[in-house]
Amino acid sequence: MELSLQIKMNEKLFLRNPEETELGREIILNSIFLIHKAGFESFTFKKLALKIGTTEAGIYRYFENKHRLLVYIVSWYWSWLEYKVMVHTNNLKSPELKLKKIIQILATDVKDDVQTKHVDELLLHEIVRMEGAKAYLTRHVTEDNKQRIFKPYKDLCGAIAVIILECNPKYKYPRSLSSTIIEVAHYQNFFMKNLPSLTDFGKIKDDWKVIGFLEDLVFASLFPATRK
Amino acid sequence: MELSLQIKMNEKLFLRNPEETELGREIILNSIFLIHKAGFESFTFKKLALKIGTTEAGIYRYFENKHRLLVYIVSWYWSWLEYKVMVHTNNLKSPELKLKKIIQILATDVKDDVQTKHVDELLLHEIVRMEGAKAYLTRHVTEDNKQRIFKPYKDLCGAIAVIILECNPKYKYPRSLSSTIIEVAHYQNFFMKNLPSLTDFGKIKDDWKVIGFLEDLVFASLFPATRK
DNA sequence: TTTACAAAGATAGTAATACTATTAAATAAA
DNA sequence: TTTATTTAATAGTATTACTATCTTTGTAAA
Repeated sequence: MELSLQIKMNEKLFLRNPEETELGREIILNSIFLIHKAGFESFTFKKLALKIGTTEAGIYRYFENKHRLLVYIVSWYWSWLEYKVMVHTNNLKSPELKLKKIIQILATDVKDDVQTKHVDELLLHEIVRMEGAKAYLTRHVTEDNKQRIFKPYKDLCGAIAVIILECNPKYKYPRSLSSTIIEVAHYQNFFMKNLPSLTDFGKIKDDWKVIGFLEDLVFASLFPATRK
Repeated sequence: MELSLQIKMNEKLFLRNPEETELGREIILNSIFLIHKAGFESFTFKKLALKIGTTEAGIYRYFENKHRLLVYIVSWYWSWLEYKVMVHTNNLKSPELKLKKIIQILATDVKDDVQTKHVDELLLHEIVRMEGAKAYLTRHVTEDNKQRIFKPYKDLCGAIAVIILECNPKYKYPRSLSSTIIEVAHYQNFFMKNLPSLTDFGKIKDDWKVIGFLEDLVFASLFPATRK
């Protein structure tokens, strides 16, 4: 039996569903490639069009603008990651083990185990680390949010919060801790690689250092010393 | 006696020192105003020039491009904040109290106590919360970093790390915890106001909620329960 | 007092970006 | 077959992010 993961995306994110046509799938595949290669700022629809042999207008038929395309691929990533987290944790008994596994998934590079056809998850993971915050760091967050385009991120955050509460039902900040784990995993890794003096991991560049820090942080908070 | 805070900025950040001329000071003042009002993406040198009655070329004599100007004002903020942290903590005895004070300073809105002439620190604080990460989330971080333009951020991070070690000399991640405090303070506040379901603070929008979360997180990590 | 020289202002120009509009070709429904 | 409708191709525009050049003005050393 052949399984293939199909992620249903929010329809507000696109003008035409890119998963349904060859050109659409090329747009996703190559935008990931180009953004990964040169960064979101230097990414343009013109360059993308050139790369896949279509025109700018061709791409505008699928996406309103390049920010929406970024939100699309970032959201896709969060959905994919939630699925991946589910797959890797539901055979684990204790919530502590689940949480450790989640931290590990968030903080290490992707080994391409949950396969999809037209998306390179490894590149996408690196894109999200560097460009992910730009999806919501805009003046139009509020309107974007009303269109529910950040739902995948929130869903992942909610799913982790549930496990946090299983670890300690009395813990007061499950959602904030959850979003903190996600964000810290990404930017400590970014700092480690690019601004190492903001971390304690020097030039070692070992994902497991970030994992160590995060586990320390999270489990100390969930199982605190009995001081007032 | 009149005191005025003069912050020496890295000379790589500008072509001509904006603090030294009237036009330069107008550039800083009004770029803060405009970026605060409409966001960094929609900010252009043309709009800025129009606002202060000069031309684009006039501004290009001071800053190479708008990203450098962003880094300039963000760096200025970090330097200012390090000074402010110093002022507010050196009368405190215990490092725990110092750390609490620092968290408070980072997570609350600025009350304009450490005065400067041509910078509105309140606006600047809000800019850094939303746009600060864009200073380093670029493809040219590495080259930028070689020019030491992120030094103020690192210095602040270093200063907090020292206090963290005073709290617990055995703590293994002083720098990562330090950068985490800074980042979490900003984006939990951003989430609280813009994407509240990523936090536990609902629509309450109370800075003290973020402070509570951060204190819990930090002190649990620094004084953990004795489990291995 | 002249010279000089740096800062600011004015004007123009360019390549690239982020789009929009129009028209033509292909395909599907009636 | 005719007629819609979708899809593609071409062209065009306003704005952005610059660069270049030339003139004026204040200021300060010779």
